[in-house]
Amino acid sequence: MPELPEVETIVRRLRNGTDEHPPVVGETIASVEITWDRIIAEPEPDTFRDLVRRRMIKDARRRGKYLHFPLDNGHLMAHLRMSGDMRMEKRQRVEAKERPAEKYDRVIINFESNWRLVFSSIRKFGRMWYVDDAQSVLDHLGPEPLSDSFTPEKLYEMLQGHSRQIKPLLMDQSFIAGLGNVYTDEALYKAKIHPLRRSDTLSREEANTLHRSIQFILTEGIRRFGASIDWMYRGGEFQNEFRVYGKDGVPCPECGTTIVKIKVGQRGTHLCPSCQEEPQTA
DNA sequence: CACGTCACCTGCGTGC
DNA sequence: TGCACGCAGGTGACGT
Repeated sequence: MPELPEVETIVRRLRNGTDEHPPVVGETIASVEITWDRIIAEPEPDTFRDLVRRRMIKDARRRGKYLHFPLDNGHLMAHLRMSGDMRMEKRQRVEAKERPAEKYDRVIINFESNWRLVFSSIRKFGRMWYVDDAQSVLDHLGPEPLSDSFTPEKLYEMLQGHSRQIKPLLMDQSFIAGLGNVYTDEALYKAKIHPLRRSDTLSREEANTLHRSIQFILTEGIRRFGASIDWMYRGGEFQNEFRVYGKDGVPCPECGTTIVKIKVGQRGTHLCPSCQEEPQTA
């Protein structure tokens, strides 16, 4: 579910705190409850529990779609995958016992304060790590699309380095870190590039436009606090700005042609067949 | 290297 | 109403 803007929104709230809860930064871990072992990617769940106990959270950062919590010793890392979320909430006691876990809470990190950090994941795809070296988890990621070093020229060179369908390439986290199915469809639509175009057929001009579109879409997503789709409401409003995602059957806002949905690399893909010209060799 | 398929999971909308 | 089916903001392993 969450892509870069949603993860960024979650991380900012955890780092800075909100009206509802304090920052996670500065909290010291008292205990950990794990209700689905496979969420813990590394190390073994029992070891994980032992190693993070009494550690203090020094910061909350994002890299691609990963959440990264440097501790006073080691690093806590998390990936929300399709249906994950992370929230701070008060430890509420029911009589002498902690309140029972919500249905989808998979990892509960109790702090020494009366707050706790909860990792929920409906589909159980989410993952957490405790590692000495954060880079060991983040190593495979490509550049941050909103960083200064990600320039239009660099994107052009990167595109030239592959001969792949542009959409799956943009979603490949080792190519660029953070784009998922929604923001990729929106960025390609904005750039008027068909998702099946070969990456090395894009002109410098098209690469420039794509670069601008990617940064615009992600920035707007963050500004709107991400998107809330289906029953996974998380407070964001960017879904109201969608131009093609989930819009199959409705007119293109640019030209009025009906938006269609096709399959690209096993993923539902939305596009305007007039604005985004289909390549001959697709 | 590029791409298709399957696996991992639960829940929701659709059509019969 | 019940139920099978396809689909869902992601990733990784494996086969061709």
